[in-house]
Amino acid sequence: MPELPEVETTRAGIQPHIEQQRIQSVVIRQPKLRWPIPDDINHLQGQLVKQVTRRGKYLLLHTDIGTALIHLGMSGSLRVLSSAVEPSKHDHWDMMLTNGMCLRYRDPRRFGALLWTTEAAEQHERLVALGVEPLSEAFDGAYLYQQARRRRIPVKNFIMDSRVVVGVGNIYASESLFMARINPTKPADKLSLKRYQRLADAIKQVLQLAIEQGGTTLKDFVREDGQQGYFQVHLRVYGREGLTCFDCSQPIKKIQLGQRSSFYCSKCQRL
DNA sequence: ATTGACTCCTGATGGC
DNA sequence: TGCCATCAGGAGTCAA
Repeated sequence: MPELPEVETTRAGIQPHIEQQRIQSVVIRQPKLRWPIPDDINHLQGQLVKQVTRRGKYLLLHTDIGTALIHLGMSGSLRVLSSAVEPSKHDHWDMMLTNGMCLRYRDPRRFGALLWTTEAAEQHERLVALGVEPLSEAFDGAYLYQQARRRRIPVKNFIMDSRVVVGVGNIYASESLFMARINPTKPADKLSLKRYQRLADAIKQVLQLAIEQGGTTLKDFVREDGQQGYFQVHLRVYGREGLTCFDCSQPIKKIQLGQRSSFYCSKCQRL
């Protein structure tokens, strides 16, 4: 589920419940995630969470002595709820707070992660090589164009490369390319600066809109049933194989690019 | 240096 | 109803 908008929505959702709260204990029921949860995660015990931030699709819980890194993978989600609520099957860990609440992590596929670092978080090996934030000023057409030199991979794969730009997942890659009218198969180094300016703008717009939508449906995290699916209303190509393009009525095509499904309109996205 | 295939894991869905 | 194949929002790792 999580691409950048959902991770950001999750961050904004848990922040008011977690910041300035003290962690009483960390309860781990299933340590086997993307990487094993390290033993030193227990350093969190007794710590005050100073700040909840995001870098790419990682959530960071900052304390005085170190930072917890949380990744949601493909199927992870976080929720704040009363510690009295019984965990269910895929609830792999809890951070119990001293106020009786807990931050609970659920992840059926276990592609997510929980890590601990005492370095400056940005220097952690999982974060240090990450590309720019798509909603930052550093991300623009000129940046994309420069990064695309000598990259022959399809432009869709290129914008999904987290060393280039973080947070553009499979859904929003297709959606952004549709908005920019760019064919997803086009080799990255074959696009003009002008096209990259349009693409960078589209990525910003699509992500920003999705964050705003997420903000309305995932507002209240102090509930067991925080529902998702906020973005679906706005999808113009993703998951719409064979359905008609909203702009030109041509059927939407589905192809494989880098082992991922990609959707586009062959008439609107000529290149 | 760059790429493409493979990998981890469970659940939902659809065909028979 | 069951059984099997296919696919899913991520991204690290490896071989070529």
